[in-house]
Amino acid sequence: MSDTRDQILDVAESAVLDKGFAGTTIDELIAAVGITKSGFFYHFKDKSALAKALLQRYVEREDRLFDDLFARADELNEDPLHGFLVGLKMLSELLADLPNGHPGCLVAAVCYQDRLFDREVRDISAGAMLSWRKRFRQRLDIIAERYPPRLDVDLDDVADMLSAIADGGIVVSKATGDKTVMARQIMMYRQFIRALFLGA
Amino acid sequence: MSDTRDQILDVAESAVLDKGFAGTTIDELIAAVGITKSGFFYHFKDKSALAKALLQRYVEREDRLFDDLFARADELNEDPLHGFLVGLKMLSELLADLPNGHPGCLVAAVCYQDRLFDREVRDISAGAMLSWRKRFRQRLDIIAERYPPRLDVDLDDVADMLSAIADGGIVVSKATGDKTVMARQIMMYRQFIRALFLGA
DNA sequence: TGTACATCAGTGAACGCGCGTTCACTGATGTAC
DNA sequence: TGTACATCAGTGAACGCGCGTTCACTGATGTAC
Repeated sequence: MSDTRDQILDVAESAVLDKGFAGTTIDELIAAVGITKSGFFYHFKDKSALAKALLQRYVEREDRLFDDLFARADELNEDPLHGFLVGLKMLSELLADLPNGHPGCLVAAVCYQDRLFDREVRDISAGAMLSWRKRFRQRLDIIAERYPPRLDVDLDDVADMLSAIADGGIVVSKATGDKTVMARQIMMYRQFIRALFLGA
Repeated sequence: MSDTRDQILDVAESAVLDKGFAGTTIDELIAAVGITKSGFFYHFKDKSALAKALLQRYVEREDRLFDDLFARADELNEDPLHGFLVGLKMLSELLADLPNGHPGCLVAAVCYQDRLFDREVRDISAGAMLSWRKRFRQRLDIIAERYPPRLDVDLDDVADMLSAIADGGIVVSKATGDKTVMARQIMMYRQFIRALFLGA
């Protein structure tokens, strides 16, 4: 819980998102935080312990974000479909308000460098992705009870589609340099959900 | 055009997709190809020349794939919408037939490590992403003339959505280890296109 | 209340290996005349 | 047709720096009695 440890994680997260894990050196992290190299190794037994801590923290934060956001959306709304639509709108607005765009998804970064990490790290990111599938699938099941789907789709695929659109939106945003793309893609997903349960 | 050069690029592409650019060493590439280190530097003046060549080749191949695939789809079909839908189906089947799933998108890999590269490399990947937007936007414009969209959307966003779904599908596939995800996500996009232009 | 000891959050110096890069050289093939 | 030269596709050895990691140590704070 030391504040130095969190500083290391903060600096490391943005460095890994910009340069990859192997491209991020311990020297640059300690220079940014203002400690010595031994200080780093006091907090993390080796570099891969940093990877694990980074990913764990990221996934927990993301889960809390989703919990809070959809809880707030549901407070405004009794209906499960409209709660979901409001939550997606809020998510899109939250992303649109980020001045530099979304900094990137650590799970995506890890999956493009997964041979660098041990089983434990890869399991965290697989688990996170599957938990998001489950989370949204549950929501979609509740919606589908009240609003029979108008299209022939597997609801697991619809759930995954949100992760895919979000991660893909980040990639398109980053690659083009157009920071607005991700927020707009979330709104595209929202349109799809509307069409799926309410018709065009 | 030497075949050694292409072998280096082949080995490097899969290594970069698995371990990132900084995590890929010249030593491992030459070991796999069976040349000496100096042989590598005969073909590439330095490591970042490799990055540039890798990305250039990747983007050209991807462009050719799209050209061929949608040309074939249009041969079977007069109508621009149905040609697009057939092309998406063919793309999804092509992906479903990949025994190990999609190996990954170099443009996505680069955008998660872009501080490692010079302007030139980043411009190639930005250009590629924008060219895909343009390519699909043109197709969507033609479709929209005949089939007025049923939903209120920007067609640039719909075009970007294919890149986003594809790149995001790869991430979800890789992270979960479920190789079928990407093909299924392309079919989700196809459903969205149907709903958009034909209604639910 | 004072003393002994333990823990926390680091420091400082050293190590050695792996990495990208350079440089002088080479043997096989192609081209000019 | 033979010889001189150029180019292609590499080899082999060396270099030096940056990287992750280790180890013995330290000063400040907390806890037991």
